[in-house]
Amino acid sequence: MMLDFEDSQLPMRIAEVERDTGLAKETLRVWERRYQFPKPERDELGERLYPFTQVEQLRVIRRLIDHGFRPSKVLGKNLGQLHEMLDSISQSSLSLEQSGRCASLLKLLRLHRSADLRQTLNNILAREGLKRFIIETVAPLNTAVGDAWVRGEISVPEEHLYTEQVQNVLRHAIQSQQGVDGRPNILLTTFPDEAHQLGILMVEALCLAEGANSLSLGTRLPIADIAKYSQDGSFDVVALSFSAAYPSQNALRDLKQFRERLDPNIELWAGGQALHRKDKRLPGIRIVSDLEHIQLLIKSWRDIRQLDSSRSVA
Amino acid sequence: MMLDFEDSQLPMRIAEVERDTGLAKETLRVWERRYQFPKPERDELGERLYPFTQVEQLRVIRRLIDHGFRPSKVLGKNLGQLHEMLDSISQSSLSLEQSGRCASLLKLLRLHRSADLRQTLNNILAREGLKRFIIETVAPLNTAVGDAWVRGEISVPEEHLYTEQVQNVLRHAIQSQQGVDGRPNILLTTFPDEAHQLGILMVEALCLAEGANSLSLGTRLPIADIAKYSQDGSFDVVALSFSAAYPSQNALRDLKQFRERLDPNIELWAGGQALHRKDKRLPGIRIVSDLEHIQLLIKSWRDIRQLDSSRSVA
DNA sequence: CCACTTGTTTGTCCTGGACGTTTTATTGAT
DNA sequence: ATCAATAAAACGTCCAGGACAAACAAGTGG
Repeated sequence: MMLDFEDSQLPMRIAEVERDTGLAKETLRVWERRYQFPKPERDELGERLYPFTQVEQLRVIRRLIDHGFRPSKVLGKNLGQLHEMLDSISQSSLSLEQSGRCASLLKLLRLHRSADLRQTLNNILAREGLKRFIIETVAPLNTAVGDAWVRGEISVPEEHLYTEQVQNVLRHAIQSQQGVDGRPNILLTTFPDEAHQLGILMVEALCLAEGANSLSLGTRLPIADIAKYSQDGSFDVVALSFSAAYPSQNALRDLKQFRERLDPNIELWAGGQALHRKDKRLPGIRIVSDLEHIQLLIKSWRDIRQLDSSRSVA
Repeated sequence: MMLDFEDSQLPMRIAEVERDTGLAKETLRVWERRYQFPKPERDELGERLYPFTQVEQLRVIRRLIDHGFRPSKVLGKNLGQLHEMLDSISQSSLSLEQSGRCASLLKLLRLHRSADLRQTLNNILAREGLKRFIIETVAPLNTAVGDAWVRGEISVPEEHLYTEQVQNVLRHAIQSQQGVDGRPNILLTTFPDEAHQLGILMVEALCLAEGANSLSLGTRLPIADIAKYSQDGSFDVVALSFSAAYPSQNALRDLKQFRERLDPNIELWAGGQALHRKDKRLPGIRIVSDLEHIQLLIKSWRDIRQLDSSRSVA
């Protein structure tokens, strides 16, 4: 029986690499010029063709840079060294139960057992309630899936399947919680360069679980529009999410700039991986260090206004 | 009292225009070279700054090109002429009731009455059922919102609000329908260049309503992965969605190419605005002309296999 | 130990050219 | 006149190589 080469991954054009890795074409070219990596082959026209292994390596590099490494520190290294660096950033402080649960859910993902995956997620949600479900299961799973993906342990469709299923579960919960209309009124969204959905979805659900009225406008909202919409809609809080892919320096800069544009009566909350451990005291901006922090923020907002909602959880 | 200039829309850099209009930076530059439009100002460094009016015009141009106009036909025209052309493509064959309903929902959107919007959508869904809700309300609303956006009648946050709310409603419905596991097993996704979510979401819900087992992998899935995943997961059908932004010529070419990669035992269905009126007979590919067509396809699939599911609707 | 200055790193933008592919126009045969 | 084949135009994407500001790191002096 002949070996089947169909699945041997074909070399990619620069536009495909951009889509796959999120690295701009300009960046890919300038890295090649400066660091001699990536070093794609050329087709008969002199156009770049990136071998699959280089694209894989670029994915790892992208992730390391997202976590704070500088290009000059990662663009010389080989794949082995890069994986060592990857290990150094995965600070999993999970309980034994949590990591076991993550592993079994990841296994369902790898086996394409979508129905079981959905069922399991729903069971956990029903057993533990929305809040614990999000904080103790969804959040760790997100990073576990991200890690597994960059290590090549799960494929793109598997990662997509995960995102879809979690979205279904969370949006189902959000839709069920509607009818809550306690304060504060929270507007949820992201800046134009931030595309990650799951973050705001988790926060939206958490806020509703706390009896606060949260509304999501999805990702990638122009800054001027955020300011305008929040003012017109008499929101009490604007909450923004920043994934690890958002350079944390930029996040702080953009937040400060946005704070000046935003109605001073509206609070500004910001959270996400990019702001982890960056809890600088910024005037008028609350950095949400982790998801559990949210309920404290809501509580303190209510205490200050003496508007303790009767709907809030005991 | 001084006039407030804060809201006068500031000129945009080329990267922002790319994000806003979906036109690649290279394309914007080459249009300027060839057609003298857009003609951005320059900052002190000679970098392009696109005035807001030109970006607005680019949005209209983008939409016209998506609907089949050629660049040379639209890049000379002024805004008035472009709007005339826009009118010529909006072929709204809606019933009086439908257009009235669209109008009132759009009004809720413009007034930022998110709670009422959600409530109204839920009421319609409860009254008419999932199938009619999607076909007679969501689908027309999608195009109405798109039209209103390009005309400047609704803003970006309003359009995002719409998308979020519809997603919540549809995913809630999808999650509720789970437990169905009739045939055919349908895998839903899009090609890598296609980012529109709502299309597959509507189809996913519709298929479930017909008692078929549909699973979405979201948008932008690499072609090789679609073929592999569908084979491994013993799917009967792969269904792909193509928005108006997908050049229809490309859609047909990519479909043909994909058909050869895909397991011959798996059917290939394709639909969406890009394929409207393009119902060429392609071997091994079923073009889904509109949403109502789906139930017929499912029925005919079952007839052929004599697998009429007991769960199918009367 | 902190504020400030200097040098290096890094991403984005620029120009102008080129080529393959798709679309349109033209030609010729039935 | 209809249709197929061919030539011409239109169009998007890629390339090279240079430039500059902003972010960052390192060194300096209080």
